Amino acid sequence: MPHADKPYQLHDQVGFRMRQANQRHLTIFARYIPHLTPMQFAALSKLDELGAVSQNDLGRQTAMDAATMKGVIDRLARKGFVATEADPSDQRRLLVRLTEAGKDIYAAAVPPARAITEETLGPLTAREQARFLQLLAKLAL
Amino acid sequence: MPHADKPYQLHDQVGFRMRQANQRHLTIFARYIPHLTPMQFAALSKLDELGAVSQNDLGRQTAMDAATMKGVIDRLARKGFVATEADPSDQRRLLVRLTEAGKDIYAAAVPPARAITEETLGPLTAREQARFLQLLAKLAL
DNA sequence: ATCTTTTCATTCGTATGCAAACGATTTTCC
DNA sequence: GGAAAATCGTTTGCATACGAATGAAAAGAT
Repeated sequence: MPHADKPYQLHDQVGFRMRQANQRHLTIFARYIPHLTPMQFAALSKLDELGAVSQNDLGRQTAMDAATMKGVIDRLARKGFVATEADPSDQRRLLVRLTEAGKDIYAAAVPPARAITEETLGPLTAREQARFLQLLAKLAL
Repeated sequence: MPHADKPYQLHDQVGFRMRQANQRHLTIFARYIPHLTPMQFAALSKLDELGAVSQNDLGRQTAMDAATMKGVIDRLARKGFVATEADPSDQRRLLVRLTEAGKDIYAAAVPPARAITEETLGPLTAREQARFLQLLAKLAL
């Protein structure tokens, strides 16, 4: 006799639940930092940490596709938060760096960003939060 | 004396890790079910479960915005997997239901979908998998 | 030193994802 | 029953996402 086939319930699948958890996170993000998208913030954060990097490199650091990265950088440049220049040592590379305005915006966004993380994990106890982050790390790319 | 400010590390934030875990999941999904997107599959799954539902209702069931849902349904209709009709009892509503082709495609997609869930959670032990799903449920919308 | 392979940035096409505004309908409430 | 509020589907605009193709430049191999 075959095992009773468990019904396939969309709501119980990892993918669906991860999507919902992420949706909630994005809503919280938009409330704390309305003027930046999560991707724009991620780019600013890495640029602040690394200084001048090539566009593709920044994409790798922030887990963004090259095509996606270009769009993000274009929009950040339009807002005046980043500046680009050709890499003298490699004519293919486009170096990206923070402007002064970009540094200021990022510095001002870090405290709200901490609050976003805190509120996103709010439904969990401290122990659960730590465990969740550990499990996520195992499931990351 | 103020507490030593922990540096803000993008890679340690929930949002960033959730995004990466989700990226990996989407890659796995595309490998197992190349002809359907996760959203299209979710819509088919709910339609299979619920029968005929209004477009907005389906959006709620699958955690999709009304504008997003319309796009998904349009594409599924174009492929011949769903059919739409006006709701006789409410002229505003657009009833959506699976076609025969839609039912077949969905039925054929369920086994790979189970494999997707399994592979996505693969890096975790059975105990960790259960815990992860529980924690996700607490963080869902 | 040339030939091959990579890498880099860009572009195109398709698919989410959501806010906001819209007209058309229902529902609600007095 | 009629005005006000809510719901439904649609459209527009903006911002990811990513595969695939392209041209230019650099790296590697022989």
